[in-house]
Amino acid sequence: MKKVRLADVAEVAGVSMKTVSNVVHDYPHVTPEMRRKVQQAIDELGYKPNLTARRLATGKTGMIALAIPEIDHPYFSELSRYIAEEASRLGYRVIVEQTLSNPAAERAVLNDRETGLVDGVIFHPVRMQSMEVARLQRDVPVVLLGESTMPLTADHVMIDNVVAAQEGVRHLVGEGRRRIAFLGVVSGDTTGSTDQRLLGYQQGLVDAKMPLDPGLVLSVSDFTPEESARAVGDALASGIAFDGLICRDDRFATGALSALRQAGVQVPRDVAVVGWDDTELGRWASPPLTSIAPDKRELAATALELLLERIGGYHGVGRHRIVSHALTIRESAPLGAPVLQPN
Amino acid sequence: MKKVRLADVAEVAGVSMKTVSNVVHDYPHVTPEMRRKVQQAIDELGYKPNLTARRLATGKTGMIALAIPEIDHPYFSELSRYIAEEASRLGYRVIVEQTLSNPAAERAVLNDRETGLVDGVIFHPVRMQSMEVARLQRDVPVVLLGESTMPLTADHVMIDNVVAAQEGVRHLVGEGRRRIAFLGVVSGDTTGSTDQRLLGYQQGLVDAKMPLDPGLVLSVSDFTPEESARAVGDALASGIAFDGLICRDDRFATGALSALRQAGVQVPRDVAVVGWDDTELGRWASPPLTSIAPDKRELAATALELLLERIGGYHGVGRHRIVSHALTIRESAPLGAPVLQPN
DNA sequence: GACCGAGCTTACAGCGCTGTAAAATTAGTG
DNA sequence: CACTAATTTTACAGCGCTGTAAGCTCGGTC
Repeated sequence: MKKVRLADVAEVAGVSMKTVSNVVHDYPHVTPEMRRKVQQAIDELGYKPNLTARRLATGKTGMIALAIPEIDHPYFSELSRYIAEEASRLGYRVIVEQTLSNPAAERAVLNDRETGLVDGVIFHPVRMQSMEVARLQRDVPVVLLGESTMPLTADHVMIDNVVAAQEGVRHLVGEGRRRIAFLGVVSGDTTGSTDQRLLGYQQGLVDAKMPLDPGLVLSVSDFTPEESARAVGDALASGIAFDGLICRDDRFATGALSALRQAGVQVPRDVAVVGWDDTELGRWASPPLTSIAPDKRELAATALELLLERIGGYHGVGRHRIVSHALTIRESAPLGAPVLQPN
Repeated sequence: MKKVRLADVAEVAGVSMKTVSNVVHDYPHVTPEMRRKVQQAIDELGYKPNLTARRLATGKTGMIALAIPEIDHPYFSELSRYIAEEASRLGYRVIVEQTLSNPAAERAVLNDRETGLVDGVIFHPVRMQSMEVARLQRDVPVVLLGESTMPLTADHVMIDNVVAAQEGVRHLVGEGRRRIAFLGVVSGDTTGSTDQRLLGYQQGLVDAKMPLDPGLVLSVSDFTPEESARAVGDALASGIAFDGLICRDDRFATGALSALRQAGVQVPRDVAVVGWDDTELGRWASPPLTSIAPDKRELAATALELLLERIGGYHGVGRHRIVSHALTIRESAPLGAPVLQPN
């Protein structure tokens, strides 16, 4: 089966290549008869346009890259899904780029465009610093995700982490919790996500006129549930007492649940747990996690909207968009749960 | 910042385009002096090759498509990760194509190649029938994943589901379970995965000289944990008794755990549960799931190996490769657990 | 010192499509 | 029916790169 080219169709239909091209693209100024003749030749030969050639001619690839640390992290895989769906609706296809939090891989992301692979990039950086993004980004259309401090040259979409964390604390306080811990400070984490969430946590305590106890801020040595479980286990073993726990993300919360269970601590009776990201992992944890839920659909739609504007030629200063979030209440920190020591 | 072309570099370096191209590609027969001169021009101008043009000239895209039903299903997101990593090692990039189990989307997958988008396709079909794959596939290099009955024209990678299910049953029997149920028949599921797993389950019971009770085969109305939970809840409510449960996948198992907990049934004491796919979701379920673990790394590596052979020109008959699996033992069906009624 | 072959380098024709501008056709007008 | 305006169709030059085949160098050989 030989490759069928536009020229072949043109020859069979007895018209010029450009007319065939016009038919393929549903260009309006084509007489019905022409259209019929050409369409017949297309069907007969089974013509499929060669996208690579089209791209070379137009300079548009119809693709965008989504660069995330790990595709199998529940938050990112769910986000990928929404971005892929939205992109597809807008006529774009998505290349998923796994950076594995590797600085070199992150830098490479911004090269994809220069190299003609994609029209734009949606990028959730983990290691890359603001300055570096600014330096490398130049004229590549980029929309950044996540909470790093971002350069003014790129667009940026995020939720209000500080407010969200405050809401989480307020919920726990409202349920009578008095010693609320924060889980998830990771050394070497340069993203700022954790910082903002921690900040909101502290602000929430201040709002509730509760003391800040540095001992209630728990560190984890790596971004895995295993390490999270270890951190919580260690804290319990060393006698740190808390009745509420806000976690940096659902994976950490999952590890925490495991450690609490191991230690015979009941959730939510003894400790109420709030996760972050509202992923399937948390939805089916035991007990199911109350979680701060970024509106992932809105996040995806907003990111694509901004990116397409940039691809379309917008060159203005970077825009910052806050998308909405909610607190999804489940059993790990329910409403109206009995508390051991209400006061 | 204007686009820098090969020709620009050639001009600055005072050599031909082809020589620049040779330097870019590390072609061996280039004198050191030439190479230096050209490299300097490349650095000076910041030249980046245009991949689209390269593709048009060579006919190779350096991309493969991975077509899966849902990117945020834990099994598929984990598999995607390994495929992306392995592909990257081999110099390929991956386009993840979400079919959402949509027949039209599945058919479109096989067009990607014809359209010059990718060099080959790794495809996990859900709706598409064997015959249809054979008809559409023609000369597109395709490697199929999953357990559908597959045409002889395409390569195929899977684990031995029948044997794996038998092993799951044997494990439960060895732990003293006597009424073992199977969860996960979904009406309209044409993939054959479930069939094979069910077959292995039945074979396992026969091996153990245990009766086959059709009432112990539980149907689920959709591929979600929610529906799985409902199915198990209904079964319990209608008085179906079982002390062991093999689930079609970890998501179903997760839903089952939830329903069992809801009903006050203890796992593993009252019912031992075995999942399938060994995903993070099951790893952090409560209790953590014993699960049949396909070797996803090997699966990814094998699929890519076969695909690259086809891309490289192999046109032989379809090959079937079985990759290894194991039974990962965790608390939901541990070794040496106390059983209510040992006999 | 003319000749040979191996090693380098070059010119140029595509790869398949689209944008542009010009050519051909049709419709409209007095 | 000639003439202009509007519409449809065409020819062709790129898009940026690579493969091919031919051309050039240069050290070695008799």
